[in-house]
Amino acid sequence: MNYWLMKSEPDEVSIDDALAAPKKTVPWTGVRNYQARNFMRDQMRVGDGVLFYHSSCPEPGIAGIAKVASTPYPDPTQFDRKSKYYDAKATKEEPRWMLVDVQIVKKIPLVSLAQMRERPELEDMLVLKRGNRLSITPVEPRHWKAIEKLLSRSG
DNA sequence: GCCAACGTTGGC
DNA sequence: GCCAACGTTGGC
Repeated sequence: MNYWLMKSEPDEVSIDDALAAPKKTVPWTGVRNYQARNFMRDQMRVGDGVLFYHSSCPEPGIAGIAKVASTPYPDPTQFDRKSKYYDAKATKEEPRWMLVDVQIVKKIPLVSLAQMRERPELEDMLVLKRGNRLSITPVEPRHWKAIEKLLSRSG
């Protein structure tokens, strides 16, 4: 089993939006970066752990624990002319963008970016690396465990 | 709003 | 294939 961190802008899909969705599950639409797509398409497995991260907002940080809830399938927004994620070069026969469904396991007290930066054991998480802009990054098991430990400590 | 970092595009 | 210009991300 692998672990991932997935960024969502709460203005678009927040942890509360995802919790309110049927089966607490949302399709991870709108990824338009090949590296991030490839993680979903090639490496994610149903049941993988996901850190649900809020980005581009007043309080960036990890807002929930989730899991991969589907195998990859084409992102429907790439075919939707009205969507800002529409991609004229994608066809149903040859879709360009693949996604997975993500199911919330639990909402957590926000582990803010600032808090994450304070923890030496999280120092080399990819998401904290300078200049990192990838919206999906793999998370090492030791980092996952360190975050679980932080959560159990805070209750 | 600023700006560093980095991905993408397109001319050559 | 190179690389400058441009666009986007995302924290601050």
